[in-house]
Amino acid sequence: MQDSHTSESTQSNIEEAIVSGILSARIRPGTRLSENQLASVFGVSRTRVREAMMRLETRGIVTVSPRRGWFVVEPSAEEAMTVYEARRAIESGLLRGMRALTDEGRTVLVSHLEEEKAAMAAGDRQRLTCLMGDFHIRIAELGGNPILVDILRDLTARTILISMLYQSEFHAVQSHEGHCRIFGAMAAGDFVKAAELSVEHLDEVETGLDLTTRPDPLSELRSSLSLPPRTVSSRPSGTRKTATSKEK
Amino acid sequence: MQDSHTSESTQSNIEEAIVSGILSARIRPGTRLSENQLASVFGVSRTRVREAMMRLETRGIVTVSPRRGWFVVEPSAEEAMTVYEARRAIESGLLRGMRALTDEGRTVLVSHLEEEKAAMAAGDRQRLTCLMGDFHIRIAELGGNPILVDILRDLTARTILISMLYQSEFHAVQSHEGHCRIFGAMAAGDFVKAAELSVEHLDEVETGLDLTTRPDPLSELRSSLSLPPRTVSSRPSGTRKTATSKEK
DNA sequence: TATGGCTATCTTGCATACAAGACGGGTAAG
DNA sequence: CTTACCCGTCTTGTATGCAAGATAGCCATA
Repeated sequence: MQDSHTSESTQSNIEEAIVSGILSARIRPGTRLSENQLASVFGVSRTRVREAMMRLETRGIVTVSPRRGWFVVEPSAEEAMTVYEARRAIESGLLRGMRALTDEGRTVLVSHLEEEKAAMAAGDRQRLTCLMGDFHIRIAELGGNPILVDILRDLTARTILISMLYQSEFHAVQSHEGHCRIFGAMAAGDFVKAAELSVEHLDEVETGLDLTTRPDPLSELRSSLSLPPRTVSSRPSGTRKTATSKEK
Repeated sequence: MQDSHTSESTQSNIEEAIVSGILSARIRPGTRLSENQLASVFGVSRTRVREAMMRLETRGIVTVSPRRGWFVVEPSAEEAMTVYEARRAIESGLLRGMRALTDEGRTVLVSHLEEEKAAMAAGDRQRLTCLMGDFHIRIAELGGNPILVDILRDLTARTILISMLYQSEFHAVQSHEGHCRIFGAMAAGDFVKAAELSVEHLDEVETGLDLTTRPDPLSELRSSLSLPPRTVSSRPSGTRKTATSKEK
């Protein structure tokens, strides 16, 4: 709501402005991000825009098509599954390792769930998308581990892009109930249960996607030509296979 | 062994060369990374070096001290605990979600454990450090989720930096046995057990650190001046608090 | 009409130039 | 001897310029 302030505060908000735009479902997957445009919007030179892009690229949020442009990632169906799998692993591990819920934490979650309910009542789908992702980030924040928070924030951003691509209808009620159940287990101090519920919940959301609709209509063509079906990684370039111990 | 090839293959190996150097314990925490030096070593201009640095910064591997230089991170004791906590969460979540061990996977792990044993016999501490980290990356690779692999690779790099800072004596035997136990559980198909063992193992390793020795000898001074005790995050700058839903 | 090639334009890739700040050594004053 | 200050040097920060490639539209041709 308050971005696009062109000249004021010439920090490197570019990166977070974009992530924030994605987290709030204002930026769609596949959106073109022109270096020149961003540079003029933010009142800086291309250099800083490129820095932000590179950072976002290593965070798995944008991709560059050489000499064609930067684009917000459009996760393939395979990538989508990978993201959900990663989230299941991390979030369940996070919850299992949690100690207890402080009063403050309880308050945060309760008020968050209230917000969800309010948004559902208002029928504000965009806000709802945003909140549904936020719930998980909130939990991560409660865990108190900033590394996991950052990781999950980026995965949540990707998740939102995924849902913008593959989510035909929004099972908001189901998600909200899932969140309530998770909170219930946490409030009861049963974090093992919370972890299990979290996995279930993510499974449900993933199942609710229509991963058969291909946003890449060339995929079957691509595969019939036996080209690599699009590399799936959280990292861009040939980062695959970092020299691990044995160097040939 | 095969880096520092100055002119040949002017790709963007810079990033992975550094990560690889850390993973193999050849680059120590706190190492200064001069843009000019790297530029001449890799035969490129500072621009590309800076790109690599920025990427490594978002990966939590290097830090920049404004107008002073880039440095390989020196995790504080607090950060060290955060890293281990994150690894416990992720690795246990990963293992719990694993299906089964393929024959190929079994082979990979067995031969890896053989290598560990050989390195122990040879007393090659550097190689051992490298292998100890690699074991966990191998497991992640077996999981087949490239996102988790990348995350764990970076966390492993940080772990190695941590052990270079805080590990007084190397409990290689203990670690190796931990790995063997984890493998045993995996081979038996008991991934829940493997996850539990993995948590235990990481706990042991963390306990084996001497997190009281402060590589930042100013910390008590810093704290007595009530300055923030050094920000702990996987992300550098004011990335904290990405606009989540409620914008003000 | 359909097709092949050419060019104009727009994109990023990369290097370079210059500015701004940090640091260290020297020097002079106390 | 200690302290304060100044300046040269080295570092990164940022903008800009140019090159290389990609794309789209146009035109000639079959």
